[in-house]
Amino acid sequence: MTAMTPPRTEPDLSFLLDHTSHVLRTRMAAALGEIGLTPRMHCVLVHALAQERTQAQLAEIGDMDKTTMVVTVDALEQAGLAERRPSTADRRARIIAVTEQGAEVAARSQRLVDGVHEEALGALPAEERETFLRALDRLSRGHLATPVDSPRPVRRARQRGKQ
Amino acid sequence: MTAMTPPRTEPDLSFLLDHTSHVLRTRMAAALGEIGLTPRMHCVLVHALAQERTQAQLAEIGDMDKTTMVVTVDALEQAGLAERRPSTADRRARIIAVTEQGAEVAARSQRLVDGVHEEALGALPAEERETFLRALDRLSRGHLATPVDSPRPVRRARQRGKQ
DNA sequence: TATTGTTATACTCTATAACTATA
DNA sequence: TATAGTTATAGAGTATAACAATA
Repeated sequence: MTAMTPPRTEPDLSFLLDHTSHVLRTRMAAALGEIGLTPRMHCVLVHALAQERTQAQLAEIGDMDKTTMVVTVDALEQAGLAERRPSTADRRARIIAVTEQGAEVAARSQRLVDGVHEEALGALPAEERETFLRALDRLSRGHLATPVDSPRPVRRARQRGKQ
Repeated sequence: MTAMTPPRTEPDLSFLLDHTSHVLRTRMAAALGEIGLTPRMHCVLVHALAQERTQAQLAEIGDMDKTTMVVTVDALEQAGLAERRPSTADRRARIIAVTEQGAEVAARSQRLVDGVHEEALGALPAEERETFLRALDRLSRGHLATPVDSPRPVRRARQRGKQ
């Protein structure tokens, strides 16, 4: 699943970051799964609650494709946590309105997320934790801020006239 | 692509780990791609070079499924970097033998990997770097050592009598 | 003409099942 | 019976293309 294992005893940054982020993701998915949410649903729910936003805006925030957004909002609607409302400003756009139940779930899910994070960071000595977070933040804003776009494989056009 | 963005200004460990590991992975893939390798191919090549190993052993080391291993070894063979040789000890097993060219490529790719890591870590002040790596290592051995197994979706049996 | 959201679908990745040959 | 490697393919996840409504 994670793709690289250190050949040397030297610290392998790729392995360490891949492994820790992967395991944390499984913990997060498991925790949110307890209340029927995926990490994506949580992300959309919380940001839709904080401010009136359209699907496109929420997709931008969560770094999702707009088609992925459609699926995520479908799931939130089916769970009764959010609704699509036509924007009065732009009739093409849909505002994602969080329901009363959705707001309650958002509060619970945010507590779950915070809990998972605190539990992980709690495994570190206090001063180590500070430096760790500062370093991660520095990397994510600096050298590791933007992905390198890899050469993308070709994608053929859809067959016309097919059912 | 990465799935969660912080709703608060508090540090979001999930976001930080996902983001940094994702960006580092794109950099690594781009660097290795320059010499025609994927991270998986690099991993297998280096470990097959270090010691005589079977596909199953290499799959275990790289945390890959044995079917994924087949594809990876196919790619290495087609590139002329490795060969399958029957094991003399167990005629079911195949030793992955690295070719002369493969050994050269492995040396180059390891330098590329080290370079990408050093470049990233070089963005951190020296003492911050030490603590950062120690914390990551502590997490990956401790609290974030093992993935939580999420409830797996059902997989139906293959249809018989199909071509 | 460009953009929002939608549907349909193509593609990648990975894992399961079934199989062959050995053990 | 169990295991190494192989093949075929299922399924999840995600992105592209085309489209309708609107800007």
